[in-house]
Amino acid sequence: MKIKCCDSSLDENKAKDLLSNSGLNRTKMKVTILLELSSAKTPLSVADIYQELGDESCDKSTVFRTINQFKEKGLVREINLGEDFNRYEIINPDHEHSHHHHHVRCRECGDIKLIEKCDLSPFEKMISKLGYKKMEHYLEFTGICSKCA
Amino acid sequence: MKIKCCDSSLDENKAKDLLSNSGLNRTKMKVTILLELSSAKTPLSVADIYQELGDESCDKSTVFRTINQFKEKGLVREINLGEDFNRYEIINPDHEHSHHHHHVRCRECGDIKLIEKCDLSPFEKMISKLGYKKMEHYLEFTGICSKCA
DNA sequence: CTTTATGCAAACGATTTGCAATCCT
DNA sequence: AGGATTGCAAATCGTTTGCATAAAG
Repeated sequence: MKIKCCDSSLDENKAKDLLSNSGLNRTKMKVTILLELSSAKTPLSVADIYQELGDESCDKSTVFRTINQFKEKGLVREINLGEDFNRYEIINPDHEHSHHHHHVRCRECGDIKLIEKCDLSPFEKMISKLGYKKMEHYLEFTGICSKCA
Repeated sequence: MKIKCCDSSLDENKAKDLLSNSGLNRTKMKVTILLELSSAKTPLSVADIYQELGDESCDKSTVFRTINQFKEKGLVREINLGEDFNRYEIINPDHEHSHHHHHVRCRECGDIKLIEKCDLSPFEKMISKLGYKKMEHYLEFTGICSKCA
């Protein structure tokens, strides 16, 4: 059977495995935060994560520390959508599509949508000719969505 | 592919005209800051601007307020290169090339280079189909430059 | 038991704001 | 004169850090 390609949800056991495989401790907070990230439909800010923890709450600094560890281990990607804070998105190795994509954010209502397609290889080839290695790119769109237009 | 070191320099009179045409007062600080931006080879942070003011110095909050007015009037473009602060770049109507371009930033030494070529129309067409209007995009590259490799 | 994680409070850096004094038109 | 601008200090906001205690391996 097929797995929906945009659903990168984890269950608790998979989350714990991911943590162990990344060399992180399987603490309650790390599992909780990882699950929250995995079920999010759009990239989350630390504030988003923090305020949706409910009864599994913790200090905001713990969210920051946890997210930073996830980032170092490559479990999440940090992105900036022109807001004055960062957002984080899970990188789930089980799902090709979660590896690289972009976003469109409505400048009016703030709604965020994902864009899967991305081919910037011509750009990267050009830049490689200048001697750059380990290229990465960052591409985001904004516009006014149909509801707000 | 071209790396461009664009010369969008203004002189004092042109700067004053630009301000007037934008409906801003021609104060000493506005002229000074606009000139500094116009002669910069890379996008500047507020801290960059502030510390290079020399004898024309002012309070940092004035730099922020001025930059924000420039931004509202479309005289500068705000960009984020993955640092924890924003940078600003003059948009000089006299120079085609200053209207739209991108950057490569070395993740090791922080050096920034400009890239002129940009054709993301296929992306924007795709997104327009989703009903978005007034599309804008934001594209930046990072890598390890030849000196640091 | 030794290391890592967490809570709490304080520290920080970038950016914003209130207010009184000063500049621009 | 009257609104816009600036300096200064204080306030915000996102993020980081030091330290003492609790949890993980």
